[in-house]
Amino acid sequence: MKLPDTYYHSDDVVAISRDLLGKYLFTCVDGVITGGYITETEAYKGIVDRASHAFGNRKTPRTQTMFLQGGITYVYLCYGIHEMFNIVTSAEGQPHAILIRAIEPTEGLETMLQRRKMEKLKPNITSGPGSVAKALGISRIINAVSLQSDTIWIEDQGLNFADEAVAAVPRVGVDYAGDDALLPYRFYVKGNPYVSKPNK
DNA sequence: TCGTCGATCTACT
DNA sequence: GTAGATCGACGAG
Repeated sequence: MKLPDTYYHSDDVVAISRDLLGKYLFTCVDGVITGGYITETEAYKGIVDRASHAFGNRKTPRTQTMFLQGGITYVYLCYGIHEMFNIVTSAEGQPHAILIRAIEPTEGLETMLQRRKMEKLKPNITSGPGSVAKALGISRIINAVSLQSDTIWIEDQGLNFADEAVAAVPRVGVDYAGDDALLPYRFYVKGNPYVSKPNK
């Protein structure tokens, strides 16, 4: 059921980002399985993408994970508060990554509510990259971890979305990236309530 | 070494 | 609508 390691070895991050919509993402943290299917992603295309941390072949302790071979996680801290969960793709030395911005929760609802300190289920429990990571219990401990592991993995359960049901639009929060901010590297399922805000 | 700003979210006004 | 939280990377000095 898990997507094979080779799935992540393709060099076409944008295609994988689109394909990941409808795939199921699960984590097993503190002995509890939580997860759901992916409703929103963003592609970050390696060293030629101004919006990527790895732009210009920039290697730091934080970004080195992205330079490893595809099929692992890249988790980093943003604004000093939020953990962001990414999937590294392509071959070693090609720092391509996919940010998971939203999922529709299906497993471990109770645990996710607790982690988010919420009483009732609302769409914003897992809409937005910071929220997804928190609900799934993802932290920087889960960095550079294989997606073949039993801590975090992705499954194909046969759910697919037609092209008409998918929107491809510019990415969020990357105005600083100049022309690259205009690239349609953000994909989401149209009309799904579990999609982050700048959706309209 | 310091100051600025970021792939954000929440809680107020 | 907008301030605040607050870490890592970067560029200026």
